[in-house]
Amino acid sequence: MLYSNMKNIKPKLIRLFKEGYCTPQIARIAKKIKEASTTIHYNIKRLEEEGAIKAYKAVFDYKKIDEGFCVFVFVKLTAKKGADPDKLLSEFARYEEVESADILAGEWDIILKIRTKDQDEYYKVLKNILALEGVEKTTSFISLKQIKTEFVML
Amino acid sequence: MLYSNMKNIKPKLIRLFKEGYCTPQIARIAKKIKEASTTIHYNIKRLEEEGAIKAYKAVFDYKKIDEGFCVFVFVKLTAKKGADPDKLLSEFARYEEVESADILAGEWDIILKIRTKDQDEYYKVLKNILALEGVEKTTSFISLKQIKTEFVML
DNA sequence: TTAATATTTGAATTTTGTTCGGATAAATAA
DNA sequence: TTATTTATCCGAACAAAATTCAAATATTAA
Repeated sequence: MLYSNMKNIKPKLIRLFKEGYCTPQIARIAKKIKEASTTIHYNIKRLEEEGAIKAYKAVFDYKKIDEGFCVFVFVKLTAKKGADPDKLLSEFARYEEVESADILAGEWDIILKIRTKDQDEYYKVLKNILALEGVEKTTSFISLKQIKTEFVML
Repeated sequence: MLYSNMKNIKPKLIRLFKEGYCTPQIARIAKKIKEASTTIHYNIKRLEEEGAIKAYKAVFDYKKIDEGFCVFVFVKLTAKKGADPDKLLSEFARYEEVESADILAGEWDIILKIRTKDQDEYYKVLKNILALEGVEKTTSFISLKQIKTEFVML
């Protein structure tokens, strides 16, 4: 028999946690570094006001959320007048599969870190990128094993 | 006159937030996706028990915490019997400046993403890496501009 | 169909975050 | 130096959120 998934909350949580919807554990930090929790609170607020903290988020075991395939992609842009690397990079960064996007110095213009379920899904994403106006060529480096991501050991 | 910083809590917070010491905002998520907060709680606990979530952490504006210099480093290992790439990668990952560490398929064996205050600091880290037994050569790609990191837009 | 398991939910409890005011320390100006 | 302003620290009171619990409902397995 076919059932409608009860609420199917898991994927919604994953989406939210990728970019935020977390918050500091003031009490735990206060205990850890042996200061008053109000002092910790004050210092965190200051960091946030300075803009030093962009988000509080979750780090996943990506294999367990169907994003186990990870690739570093270099992109070379076509050299022509009026081309805007920043604008193109914003296009790349918009994809939810793109974990990071940087402009580089040197022979390659851009590096992207992309996470997908598998090679097939990766190819679809890459195809979209290659199709964009301004992309001359790309080269991909497939990650065989990840032992640290986002400063977190796996 | 010279004063001792009162408590100097900021760097301690940054160190803790890089790897954890955060937690989900259950009430906010519940409101966002219009479910009972206890339902959200239940689903998050399940994700954690599955091991799908490795940590809750902060994402920084790295320029503002003196880690504005970012480099992708490829490492090639010396091909010899008994060499263990995994062991060497663990050595690399141990550095706090290393944001991510992966084993690659292809011409390069390892890619590291490294964050430091500036080029001088970066050179010190790289020197340590090059000094390790088993490293044949490296090549670095300097990030000129970061627009997305850890799935967070900057 | 029945039994076992997983998920959802509200009420009660516990824990945590936040505000506020005053104290202390540091930086700045006189 | 000394006076003044600003930044940081921290306890008490309060507000908000997380967690536990028990029961209802949905799903899966037998």
